[in-house]
Amino acid sequence: MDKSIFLSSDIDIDTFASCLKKKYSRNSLISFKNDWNNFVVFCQLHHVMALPASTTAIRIFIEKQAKEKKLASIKRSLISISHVHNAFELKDPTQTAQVKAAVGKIRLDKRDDSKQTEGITLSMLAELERQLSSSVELKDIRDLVIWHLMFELLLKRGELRDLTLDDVCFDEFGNCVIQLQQNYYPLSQETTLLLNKWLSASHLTEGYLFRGLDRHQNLSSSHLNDSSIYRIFRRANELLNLEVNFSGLSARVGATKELSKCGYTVHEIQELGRWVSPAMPNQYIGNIERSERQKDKFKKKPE
DNA sequence: TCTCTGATGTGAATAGACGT
DNA sequence: ACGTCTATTCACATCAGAGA
Repeated sequence: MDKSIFLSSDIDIDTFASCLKKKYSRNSLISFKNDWNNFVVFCQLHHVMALPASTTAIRIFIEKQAKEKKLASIKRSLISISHVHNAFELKDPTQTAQVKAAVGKIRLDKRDDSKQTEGITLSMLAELERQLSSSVELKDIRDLVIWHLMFELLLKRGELRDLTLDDVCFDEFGNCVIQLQQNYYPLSQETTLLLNKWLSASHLTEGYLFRGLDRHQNLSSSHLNDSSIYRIFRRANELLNLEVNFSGLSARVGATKELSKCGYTVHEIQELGRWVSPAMPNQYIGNIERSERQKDKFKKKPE
């Protein structure tokens, strides 16, 4: 592949992907491409070469970005630039002392620029139920199950989106069990009731469990859009009249905290929430010390 | 058929997850 | 802690049905 096409600031995703050494998910590719395009535009503006790029060009680029963007974005920019250089067997200009020093400085300046999701609590769930439980609007019925289900199963947004009717099983006594990654999670009576209400009101018989709804209560045939799930949580915010902002992870974060209050150990919560390491649940619980120690296990010992 | 409106979809920025 | 990859957030564009 000719590297000159990488000097255009408008390279498309497929071309970009075909040059990289490894397979990446679509979201990653979109980001890589976008980062690279930004860098090329910067280089054109300053009349310097983008590929291979000089260490100094990169240093100035990230220092400029740091004025507007967050640390996470800058880190990813560097990774994207590095990938393109690797693709053409060029020396990676991001792995130099000069760039590392610049990143270190930005890291210090921006130490606390990331914020953590607000958790939804049991009492908030109860209040939402109080407000909506008698509603016959399809949207109200749907959202109420979603809040409860995500809280009870510590669902990530994507996990909720991908649930199908096949993942929902009832036994002869009407108890409900949800299948997630080969595991079965029983539902509480309360949530089972809400789920049944949704199933009968929506008349769904197959396919995705939750769907988009237009304002005339028409069900969409495809799954709930990621953004829609986010909005469902923002809706909870509005109904509860809270200052804080919920997001798609709020149920997961809130449930983690409630479980911990009820005496569940971090290990148990980790398993319930399908985390690979206990670091995240620790962080949500606010057990900073233990969370740090978990991460410290891999920290290099000082000489 | 047009317009209104409230939803969904898209894409860039940022946060989370996980390996080491 | 830090590097890397992926998922989530959020502003904006776009869509589509109901009523005029």
